[in-house]
Amino acid sequence: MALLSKSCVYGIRAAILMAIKGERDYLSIKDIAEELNLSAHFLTKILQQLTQEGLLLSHRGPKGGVKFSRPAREIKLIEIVAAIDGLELFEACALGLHGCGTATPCPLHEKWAKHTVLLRTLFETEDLEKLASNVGDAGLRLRTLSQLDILEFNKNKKK
Amino acid sequence: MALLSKSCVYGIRAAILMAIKGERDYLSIKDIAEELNLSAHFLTKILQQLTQEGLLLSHRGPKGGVKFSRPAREIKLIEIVAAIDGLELFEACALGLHGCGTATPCPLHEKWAKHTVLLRTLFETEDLEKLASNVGDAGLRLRTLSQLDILEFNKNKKK
DNA sequence: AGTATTGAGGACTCTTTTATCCTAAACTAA
DNA sequence: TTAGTTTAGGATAAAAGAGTCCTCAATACT
Repeated sequence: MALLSKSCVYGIRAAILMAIKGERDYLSIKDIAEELNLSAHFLTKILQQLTQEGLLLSHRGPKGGVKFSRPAREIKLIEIVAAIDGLELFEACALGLHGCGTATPCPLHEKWAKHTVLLRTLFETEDLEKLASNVGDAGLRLRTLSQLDILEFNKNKKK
Repeated sequence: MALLSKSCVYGIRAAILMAIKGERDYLSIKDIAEELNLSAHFLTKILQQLTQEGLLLSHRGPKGGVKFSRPAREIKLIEIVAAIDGLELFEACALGLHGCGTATPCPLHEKWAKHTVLLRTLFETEDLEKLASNVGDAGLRLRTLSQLDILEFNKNKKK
């Protein structure tokens, strides 16, 4: 199992790319999808969720697209996760037990509760501006690798 | 998204119950499933994975069932997770980026890498005997709640 | 006004996960 | 040896997640 759903990961990557591209103009979802090597249709669906949650503003027609409703500096990673995957990851019992809590804890409750605080803090601390600048500093790719890219990557790895 | 798949959670619950019940005799999967309020067929499939990984010994026929291949004290939570969900959770990039690593990190890489160490340590530290004794101490339920139980639970909550 | 562009949103398909059911094989006990 | 019990394992079904496609509404530009 991955920590986050694919939709959520795509949403995060798109948001980071948007933060890199600048916050002034509307960016077309099609362009974002192309840069990330994702299906534009699928990404549209995902970003719609962010728009509905009020994280993004959208605009139709030529010169349309999406942009942040607030400065990227103020948008925390957890907001994107909450909008797409929900907060279950940070709030639910690790063993999926209904009603697990301080009063009736599951055998893992205490340790896991401490851990979710850390996890949550991580996601509450990281904002899109910071993540975007990381990408610049490290010269990094957000792009989803195609099968061809993966072959290429593994070839270079061997050398 | 949950941290662990349902199969994995069921496997863990079953293992904890087995540790509570004692390690001497084979326990029938049907009995375990009944106590946990799970489908016996489904649980059988899951425990088969643990058997194939060598964590459990199984025995067919009357007086048959499953039991640990080693003392519960020596079986760590991470072994069950590894057998069912795999180690992706502890090893993969949080943004699902292929090839993310020290050399070419994703914007979250460093923070997330530190975090997975903690997460992994938690799962490597907890063993089934310890978890089982927690259940005894706290008077806890591992049982999956039925819809009826959930109604009951919420009713008591309101009071 | 007309046309091209872009997000919104519904319908649909494919895959994976979750769950059920059936038969076979191994085993116990009478 | 026969009957009953229990895991192994394949076939299948249901549900959720991932992804595609089509139409509509809003918009900009001519």
